[in-house]
This record gives sequence, C-alpha cells and structure tokens, in this order.
Amino acid sequence: MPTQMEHVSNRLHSMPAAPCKNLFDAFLRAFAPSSEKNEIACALRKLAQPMSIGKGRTVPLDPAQDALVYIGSGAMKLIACASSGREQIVAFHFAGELVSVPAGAWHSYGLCALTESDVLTFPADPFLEVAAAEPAFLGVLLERSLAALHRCRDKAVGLGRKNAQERLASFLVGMAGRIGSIEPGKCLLELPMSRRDIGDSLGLTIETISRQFSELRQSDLIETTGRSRVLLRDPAALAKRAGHI
Amino acid sequence: MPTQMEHVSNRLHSMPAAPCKNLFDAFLRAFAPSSEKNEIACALRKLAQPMSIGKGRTVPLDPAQDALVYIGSGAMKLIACASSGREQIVAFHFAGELVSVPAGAWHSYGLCALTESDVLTFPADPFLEVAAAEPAFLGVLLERSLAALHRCRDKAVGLGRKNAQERLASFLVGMAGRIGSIEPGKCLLELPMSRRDIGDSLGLTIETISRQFSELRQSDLIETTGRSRVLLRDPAALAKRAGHI
DNA sequence: TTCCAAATTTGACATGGATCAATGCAGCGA
DNA sequence: TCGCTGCATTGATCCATGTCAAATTTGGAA
Repeated sequence: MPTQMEHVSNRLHSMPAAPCKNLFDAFLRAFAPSSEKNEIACALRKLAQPMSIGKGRTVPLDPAQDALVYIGSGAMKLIACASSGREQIVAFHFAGELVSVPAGAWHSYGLCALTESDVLTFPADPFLEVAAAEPAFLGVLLERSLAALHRCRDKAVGLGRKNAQERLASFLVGMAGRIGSIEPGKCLLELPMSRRDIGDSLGLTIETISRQFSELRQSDLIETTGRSRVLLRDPAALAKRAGHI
Repeated sequence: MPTQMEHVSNRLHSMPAAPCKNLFDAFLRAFAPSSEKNEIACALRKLAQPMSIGKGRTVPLDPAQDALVYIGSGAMKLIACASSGREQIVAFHFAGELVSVPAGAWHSYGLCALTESDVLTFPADPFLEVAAAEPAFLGVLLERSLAALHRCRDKAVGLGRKNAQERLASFLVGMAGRIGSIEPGKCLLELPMSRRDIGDSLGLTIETISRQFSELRQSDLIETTGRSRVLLRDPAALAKRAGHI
C-alpha cells in the first residue's frame, strides 16, 4: 500500500524524536503562551502522546475515555458512525487545531487523516485536571470549544434545512475562510478531501456532490482543476447561494 | 394576546426584585460553588440581566455581541434562521443550563421560550473576562460547552444520515434522558414543545413527525396522551430504532 | 357543558436526492 | 510515455419525504 510506504519513509528522514519536541512546543505556544517551561507544561508533556498518522489512517485512541488531539500538521476528518455502517463526517480539522473526541457516546467517533498528519493525543480528563490550574489556558480552551460549537451548529442548520446546492456552496465558502488563499474578489482552494468525504460531511451522496459541482461550474461560480483545486470566482455570490443571511 | 397577559401578571405577583436575586444565587451555586460572595460574584452580578420570558417570546439580545443565557426555570429552544425564513432548531435547553448564543454568524440565532422562563443574560466577552480569574468556574464552563458540542455532533449525525423514524426515536430517547421520569423498563415524558418544534429540530415537516408518531404507536413502542405526554414502553428497543450503536 | 381556534392526524400526489449502471478521466507507477 | 486503477461524472429510475388539502382532536374560553 503506497500510503503506508510514504508514511514510514517520512518518519525515517524526519527523525522520530525531533518532531515530538517541536510539536509539543508548538502546542504550548498556541494554547498556553504564558506557561512555557513551568510545571503545567511538564505535566502536560507527560500526558502527551506524539504520533504521525498516515493518509487514510485513524488515530489510535483508548475507546474507554474521551480524548483531546492537537493537530500539529496535516488535515483530518472527525467521523461518527451510526448503526449499519453509515458514516457522517462531523467536522474537518486542520493544523493548529485541538479536537475533542468523545468516547462512549450514542455514535462512535474516530479521527482520520486526510493527509499525513502529526498529532499529539491527550486523555481528556487528566488533561483538563492539569489545565484547571492555569486560567489563561482554560480560557483559550473554552474559546476554542465555543468556536467549534458554533461551527457545529451552523453545520446542523445546513444538514437540517438546506438543499444540495446550498450545502455545497456553504461548504466551499466555509473552507475558503479556513484554508483558502484570498485574492480580491476570488479565492483559490486546494481541497484535501475527496468527493466522498464532502458527501459524508454534507449528508449527501458522491453523485449528488458531483452534480452540484457541475451546476456551480455551469453557473460560472467556480472553476475546478483536477480533483482538488477549486477557484471561487465570486465568493459573495456563492455565499448568497449558500443561504447565509 | 394571552401569553402577553400571563407574562405581565406573573411578573406582578412574583415581585420583580426577588426572583433576580434567587436566580443569580442559583446560577452561582451551579457554576461557581466556591466563589459565592467574593468579588467575582459581584462583577458577574453587575453583568447579569435578569428577565422573565413569556411562552413563545424570544430573549431580547444585543445583535452586536455574543451572549450567554442562564435558564433558571422553564424550557427554551435555540433557533437559527437561514435565508428565506427557514428555521432550524439547533438545541433545546432546560432549567439549570447555560446557553451560548452567537451573534453575527452565518445564520442568525435566537433563544425562544417554550414555556414561561426566568433567565439571566450576560454579554459573553465581559463575562468570560471576569470568569478568567476563577479556574474552577472556567472549568465548569468548559465542561458544559464540551457537553453541548458533543450533543450538537450527535444531532448532526442524525440530520445527515438518519431517516425520519430514526430521527424521532433518537429525539425521544434523548429527551427521556434529560427530562423523562424514569421507571424500570419504561419512561414517561411530558414534552414542552409542539410537533412543529420537533420537526424544526429534526429537519422534517410536521406531517412527517405526525406519521412517525403513528408508526411508533402502531409498533407498541410508545403511547401518547393528549398533545404532550409520551410513554416510552421500551426505551432500549427505541434506542435500537434510533440507529445508535 | 358547549364551543371554537389551533394543533394534529390522515390522505393523495409531487419531487429532490438516492440508487444503480456505465463511461470518462486523473494521477501514479513502470 | 503508456497503461492501469480508482475517483469522478453523467444518465435513468425509484422512493422517502415534502407539499397540498381535508378531517379530526385537543385544550382552553365562554
């Protein structure tokens, strides 16, 4: 399997030990700038499990407890499974984000790499216990989890009340805001996920996604190049199609 | 309008000043047991806007900033509006819960009373600034917002990947866990929301909700009495229909 | 107790997206 | 560069749920 080969070779020539430290430092800088080098940092370092996740592979997590995963590099999807194998992608996450992965909920969750990713995993409860000592740290965590909640609610609106075209337009506008290269009146996107992933995220099939891409192309709202490059020719018009107020 | 009359008269004979204090105290007990009477409590008290919201009325909020609303008593729905008046109920909330209401998101949000409710509203930013001084308080907020995030994700799975019957079963099981009176092997629910509200929450029409209630009745999984009382005759079988793993 | 408005239930029909089935194309390896 | 494999696109048909239109029931008001 080619991805497995890539995975191994990348690990080899990027020195397994080095990325761990850098990864943890990056995490600290982002979430607790004030507490570098203090005892909280030490306690967190002990909890952190650094690892590299190959494309298409799922982060190995203890199914008995909630986890927090810091994404140092790469792009990931948070998947939920209902019964009979139906998958729903609950969220996409990119480098620098911290993802909360619940265990033992109604649906079973997994975090899977869209591209080779370096992550740091923490067991949630001890992590939060340590964090409790540092208000600034907790504040950042709270802010991030509220942001995730707001994104999830916006997603719920789309899944509950929008048609296929509005969902895809919403998705493109949302991705543009997170990973798009902004130019005046345009925006270039390099999507790390397949049509299937987009469908699993929007509650649609791969065929419907494809048809809606075609429609948006025909309306001159987007141009696509290859499988992953999308140019938003008029983000404002696209947002209008997305049904945003 | 009868609800308006109710609203006014309730306020008159329940003494506007008294509930404010009790409400705030209840809030403090729930979210910051350790900080009663200290300066943080005082600062929060200054930010708190107590009010009573009549059935069917929406909490008046500043559209320019995020808000946090503590529900002292009653039951509420958090509504999002996409374009062209489509409404999606993003969450139901009950007494004792704290709701984060975003301003200026893609969709416009409102918090509306299902039954007469007493609430405390806070502007989010100053609130979080004050909260930042008290780790225990922040910890509780973080825990609650993660719980809300997990509920919202479970909802997203239902909206994206479940059929009408699974959605209604999910809804009933979820409500049973939050406001049901538990008996061995059974569960009695007194739903404060209408069929329309349930539909707006599950992304279905009122007719579909009604048809699915009928099907669940015919399958002997539930009994209904009047508009709001539902008896879950076999919660485990219902959870199976809900597509939970 | 009776009445009425609003909510719910039920039925008939329409439709958006799912499903099934080819076909076309991109990107990778040889 | 060529060819292979899997992803993406396109087309035909089906079905779950939406839409429109009555009945019927509920719960409160007179």
